[in-house]
Amino acid sequence: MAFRNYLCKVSEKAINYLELLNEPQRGAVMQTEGPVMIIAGAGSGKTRVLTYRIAYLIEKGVDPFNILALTFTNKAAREMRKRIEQVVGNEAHALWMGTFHSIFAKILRIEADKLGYPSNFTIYDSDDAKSLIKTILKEMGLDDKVYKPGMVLSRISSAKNNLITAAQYASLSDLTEADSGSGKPKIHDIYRIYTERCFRAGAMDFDDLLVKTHELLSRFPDVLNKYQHKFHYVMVDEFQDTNHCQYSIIKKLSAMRENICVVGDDAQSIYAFRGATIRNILNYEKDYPDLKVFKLEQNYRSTSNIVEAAGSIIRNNKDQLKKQVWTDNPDGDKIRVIRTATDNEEGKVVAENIFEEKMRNQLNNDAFAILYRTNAQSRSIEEALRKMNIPYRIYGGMSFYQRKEIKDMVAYLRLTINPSDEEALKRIINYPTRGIGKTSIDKLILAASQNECSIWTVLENIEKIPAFGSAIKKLADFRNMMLSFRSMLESHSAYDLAMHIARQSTLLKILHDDKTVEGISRYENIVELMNGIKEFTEDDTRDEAKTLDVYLQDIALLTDADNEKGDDDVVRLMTIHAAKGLEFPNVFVVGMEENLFPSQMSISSRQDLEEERRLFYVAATRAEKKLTLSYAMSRFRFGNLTYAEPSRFIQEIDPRYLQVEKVKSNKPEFGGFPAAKKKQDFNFTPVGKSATPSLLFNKKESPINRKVDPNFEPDDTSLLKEGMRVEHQRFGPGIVTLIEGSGEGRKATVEFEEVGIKQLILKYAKVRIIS
DNA sequence: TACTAAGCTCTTTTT
DNA sequence: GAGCTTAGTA
Repeated sequence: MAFRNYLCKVSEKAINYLELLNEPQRGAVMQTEGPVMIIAGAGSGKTRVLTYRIAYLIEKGVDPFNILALTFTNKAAREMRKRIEQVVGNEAHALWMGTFHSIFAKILRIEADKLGYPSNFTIYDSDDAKSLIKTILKEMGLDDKVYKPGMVLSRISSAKNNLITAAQYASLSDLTEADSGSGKPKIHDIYRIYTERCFRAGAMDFDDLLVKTHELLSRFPDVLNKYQHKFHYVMVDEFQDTNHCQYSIIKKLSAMRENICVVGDDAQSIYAFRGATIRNILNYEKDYPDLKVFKLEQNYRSTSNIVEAAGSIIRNNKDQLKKQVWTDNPDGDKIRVIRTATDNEEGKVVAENIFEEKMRNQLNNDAFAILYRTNAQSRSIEEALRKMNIPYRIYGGMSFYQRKEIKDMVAYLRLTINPSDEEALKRIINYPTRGIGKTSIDKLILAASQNECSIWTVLENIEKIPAFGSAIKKLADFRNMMLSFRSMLESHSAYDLAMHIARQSTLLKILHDDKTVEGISRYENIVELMNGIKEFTEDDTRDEAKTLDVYLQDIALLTDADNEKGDDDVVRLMTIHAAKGLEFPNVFVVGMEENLFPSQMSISSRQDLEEERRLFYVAATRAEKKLTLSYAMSRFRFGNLTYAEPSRFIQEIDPRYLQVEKVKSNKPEFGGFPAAKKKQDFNFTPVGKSATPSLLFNKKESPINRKVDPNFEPDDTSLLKEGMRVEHQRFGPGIVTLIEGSGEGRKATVEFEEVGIKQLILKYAKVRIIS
C-alpha cells in the first residue's frame, strides 16, 4: 500500500514539471528509451530539459547510479546536479555526472592497472605536456624553432582525438607527407617518444584521459561489459563539441541498451580547433537509424531583436542543420554598435555605459558581462572599470592553479604521490635552490633515458653512479626528503602532509621571507591552496576517499571558471568560449574588429570563418535584454599599434536590428577623425620602435600586476620632447618625479605608496603630439 | 652554481 | 605583454 502511495506521489510530481514544458521539450523528456537527439537552439531551455529528463528517469524508478551524464565543464555538471536535486532530492548524489575528462579519469583510476598505469597516475596539464615535448626535442637534437612545441603538441593531440596511435601515425602517408612537406618529418617519432615518456612517468595528458578510456574499453571486453551493465542511460550535453574519440567511447558504453541521448546545437559548435567535429551529429543519424529527433526552437532567453539579429548572422553559414529559432519575447532594444578611437577609449565607453545603465535601471553589477575573443583584451577594459570603481571578475586567463607558486607546491605533492612524475621532479629538484645545477639535472635526464627508466630510479641508485661526483650528496638529500614525505602518505591526512611538505621543503619559508608586494601575494596564494586542501579533507558530501592523490586529480581538471561562487555582485569578464552555456541580462561584445574577431588566422578558410561566425552567434545569444557591440579603430596589440576595420560580422547583421552610435571622443587629440581609416589620418606619432604603452621594469619588483591607477600624470615632463606626455602607465599609484633622457632607455623615478622610490626604465613610452 | 639584465620571438579559443 | 634564452658577473 505504501508503495502504491509512493507511486502516486511520484507521478503527481512528474506531471507538475512536465506541465512547465512545451511540446518538443516534453517529448524529449519522456522519450527515455532508445537513441535520442535533441537539437536545442540557443536559449531554448536545454538545461531544463536535461534536468527534467534525468529527474523523470529517477522518478520512473531508474537508479541514479545507472545514469551517466556527460558535460563539458564542471560548472555545467554542478549546475545540473543542483537543479536535479531540487526536483528529486538527495538521490541525485549517486548520479555519474561530470565532464568527459573527470568521469573518465574516475574510471581510469579504478582500472589503471589493466593498462599498466598506477591508479594514482598524474594528469599532465598543457604546460607539463609542452615542457615534455621541449625536453624530447632537445634530446633528439631538433630545432624548436622548426618543431614548435605548441604545434607539435596540437598535431599529436589531433591524432589522439582521432584515435590514431603513434605507430599508425607513422604508417599513414597523408599525415607523414604533410609533416615532411612542412619540413617536420620527425613528428611521428616525437609522438612515439612522448607516449613512452608519459607512460614511464605514470602520467596521462588531457587527451590520454579520453584515448586510454577508449583503449581500456576496446581491449578488455570484461571491463566494457561491466560499464555497459552499469550505465543503463547515457546522456551527453554539448554534443556538437565532442570529438571522434569521445563519440566512440559513448557509443561503446551505450551499445548494450542503446539508451543514449545527445543534446546539442550545431550553430554553437566552437571547438573544432580542439578536434570537435560536426560529423558526429551526422554520423549519429547514420549510426542510429531509428533515432528520435526533437528540435527545441523556441528561445525563452532573449528579446526578439537579439534572436532575429543572431539568426541573421548565422544564416551566412553554409554548414548547418535546418532549424528555425524564434521567440515570443518582446522586441526589446536594438543592438547597439559603438565605434571608438582606441582600445582604452573602448574600455572607458563600456565602463561608462555600465555605470549609466546601473544608475538608470537600478541594476546590480552581475547583470553585466563583457565578452571578448582573446584573453589579452581584458586589460584595457579592466583599467576602465577600475577607474570607475566598478567591481569585476575575470574568468579564465591565468587561473589560480597555473600560478608559479601553486604549481611549485603542487609539484611537491605530485612527486610525493608519484615519484615517476618527471615534470614535477624537474620543476622542484632545485627549487628552493639546493645546489643542484643545470649540469647535474642534464646528467640525470641523460642517465634516465639511457637506462630507459625514470629520473627517480636514477636518484634511487645515485650513490652507485660516480659520474655525479660532488652532486651525489645533494641529490641523495633531495631523494631522502621525498622518501620521507612518501612514508607519511598512509599515516597523515592530505592537509597535514601538505603542510609538512610546505614547511620541510622550505618553500613556505622563502615565500614568507619575501616581503615584496608580489612575494606577499604568493605566500597568500599558498595559504589559500592549503585552505583548499583542508576543505577538501573535511568535505563530507563526496563518497570518494579524501586522500591527496584524489585531490590532485581533482584540481588537475579544474578550471578557473569553476571557482565561481555565483553570489558575487561583480561585472563578469571572459572570453566568448568561456561564456558558453551562460546568460546575462546585458552583454557587451568588445573588440568587434576585422582580424581580431574574426581572428586573422581564420579568415582564409571557409570552415574556420564559419566557426568564428558561430562563436559570434554564441556571444550574441548570451544576452537576455541588451546587446552592445563595440570596436576600436586603433588598438595596441603585442606592442604594435594596429588599425582596424569593423568586423564583417557587424555588417552581416540585418540593419533593421541595429542602432549605430559614434562616440564623441572626449579626448581632444582624437577628436577630429570620424572617417579616419589609414594611419596617416591619425594625429598620433609613435615614438621608439614600437610604441608600446608600457614601462619596462623588473617584473619581480613590480607592484601587484593589474592593480594600477592608469590615471596619474608624470610630475616633471620637462625632459620629454616638447608636446609629448606619457600617456599610460602600467604601474602605480605613484608620481613620476623625474624623467631622464628621451626615447628608448629613458629613466624615470617613480614614487610608490607601497614600495617607496623606484628607478624605472622607460623602455618604450606611448606619447602624443598634443599641439 | 646562482642570479640578473638584456634581447628575441610570438601573438586564439580550452578540457 | 610574457616567456624564454643568452651572456655576463658574483
